Amino acid sequence: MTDGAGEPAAEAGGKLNFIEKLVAEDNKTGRFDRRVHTRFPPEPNGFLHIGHAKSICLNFGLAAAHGGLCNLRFDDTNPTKEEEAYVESIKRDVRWLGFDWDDRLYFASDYFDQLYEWAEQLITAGKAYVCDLTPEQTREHRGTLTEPGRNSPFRDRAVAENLDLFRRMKAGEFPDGARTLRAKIDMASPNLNMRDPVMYRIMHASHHRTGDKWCIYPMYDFTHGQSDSLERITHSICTLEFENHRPLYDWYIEELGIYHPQQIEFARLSLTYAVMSKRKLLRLVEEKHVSGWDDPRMLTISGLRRRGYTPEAIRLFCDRIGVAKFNSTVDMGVLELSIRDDLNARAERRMAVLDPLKVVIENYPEGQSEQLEAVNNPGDEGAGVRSVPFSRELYIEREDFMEDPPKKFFRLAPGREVRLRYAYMVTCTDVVKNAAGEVVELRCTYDPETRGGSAPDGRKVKATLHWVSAPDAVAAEVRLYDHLFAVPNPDDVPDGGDFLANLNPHSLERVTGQLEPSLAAATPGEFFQFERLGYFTPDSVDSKPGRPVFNRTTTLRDTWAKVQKQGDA
RNA sequence: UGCCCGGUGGUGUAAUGGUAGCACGGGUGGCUCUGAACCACCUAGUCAAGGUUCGAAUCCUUGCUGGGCAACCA
Repeated sequence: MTDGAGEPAAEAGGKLNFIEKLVAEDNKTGRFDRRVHTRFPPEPNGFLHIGHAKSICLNFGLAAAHGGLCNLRFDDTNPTKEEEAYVESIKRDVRWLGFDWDDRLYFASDYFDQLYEWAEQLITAGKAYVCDLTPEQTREHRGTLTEPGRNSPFRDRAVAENLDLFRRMKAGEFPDGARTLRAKIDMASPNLNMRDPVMYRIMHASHHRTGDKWCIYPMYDFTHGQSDSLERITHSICTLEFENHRPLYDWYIEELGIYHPQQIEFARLSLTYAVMSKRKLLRLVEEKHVSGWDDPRMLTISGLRRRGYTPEAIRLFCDRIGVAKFNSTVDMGVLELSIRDDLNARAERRMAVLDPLKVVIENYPEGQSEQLEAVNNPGDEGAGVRSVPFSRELYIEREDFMEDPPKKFFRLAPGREVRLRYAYMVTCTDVVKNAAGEVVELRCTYDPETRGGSAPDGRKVKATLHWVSAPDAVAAEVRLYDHLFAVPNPDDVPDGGDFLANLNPHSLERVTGQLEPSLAAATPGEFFQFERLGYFTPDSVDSKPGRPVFNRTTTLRDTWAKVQKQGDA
């Protein structure tokens, strides 16, 4: 475990969520010999996203908080959907988040032999039978939500026949779908999961780990609990949709007479302006609404990483949102606040102008330039200082000037004096426009007495602007990201509509920024605050040495934007 | 129309029969060489109705309401 990755919710002020309370209670009563052993059990059929991070932090965090262990176990019981590549990406993402499973990397497929034995055990005990019904017939016999099901005509086969048939299923004598092994429970159960659930199905498919050894594969329900049991898991934490499966989880374990972990369910994460289901993420990728699983607008772990999120920020977020059984939707602002909080403390400051407006300092000698000292991080003296060049021609942000400013606009305007950060106070003396009447250049004068940014006479200005020296500036592509969806709930669509209709057409805007020279050397993995703009990181895919492409991780909080909005309203 | 699980300010989350608190958001000020950060104050809530109790967010009943379940997916 790295730097506190597993500490219990520090921000929660010691308040425990309902799972932590259950675990604490079990520790008190000695139910599991005061052990805490959890597991994170992804299916290797897709990329991890922020919702998985919640589960990862919960499982690994719970174990760490109690001096316990957390396994990484791949739930790979369906060879037609799972791939080795996903295994690797999942391992990388969990590790990147700051968690370590040591040597406890497991696969449900490691247990196929044991599972098979257990299946024969249940057959022998008269608790399981081979069923010849087709998938359609099986469905018909299952009944509905309000009507009980009907027994399969094969339900009362003799043990010997069941054993023989099951062995022949394993031996590959039957085609896909021809037969199943089913648990003999209760076709009239109000819980559909208990209506003689399928334990094994025939699939002549090659498995990413077991190859062609098997042509029958166990179902999730006949695998998960026993895997937990084999690994001596104490608390098997999963999401709410498995609540109805818990009786079946318990049934298999009790009938098998093996060690019995406790399944606990919690609500999965939803975020505003985002979709989380694997199916929808897959569509975004396949239909090319994003550049891939690691598109910086995707809330996949790899997308967030590329966007500039840090593991610390994601863990902080997971602490803040809590854990409960209520299906809730967390405000995207909470995620953004988490990365701001982390980066505010750690990111070095730089100056960059994303929408340049040229400024000429008329009383600054032509051809002259000088180096000024700028602080790297006002909150961290250890971050040191750097030099930035200043000259007669500069760029400032276009929106930092208004020819006819409203009352609450503090920035540059004709005749007004502002400070250029770490440089001089300047006064706008003239506005140059093109034929279309657009402002193309500002003429200013500077006060040489204000070098460094403060005036000897003690006079104040209401605004400090960021700037870049024009002849020294480095041009770079900067990608400004916004929410992928334009509305808080993308699934809120009119009848027959589609969540894609809610895509935000402005989720990516590419601009050419003018950056202070030191930024030319920036490399992926570094993050910066561009002063007054936001947090930025070099893109890990498209940056070239000496020519970084920047991704905007998130903006700074923008009170001025709020004031403007109020003015509009 | 069956079964299971939920419902606390706008949002998320605490309070296990004893003062409804915290965070985010929103608002107002302060500070400031980032309209950032930081600081202070304010805002706003127990789904409803009965019942038990000296006392109910908490226990009981009923209703309302949200989610899940009818893959040989996980």
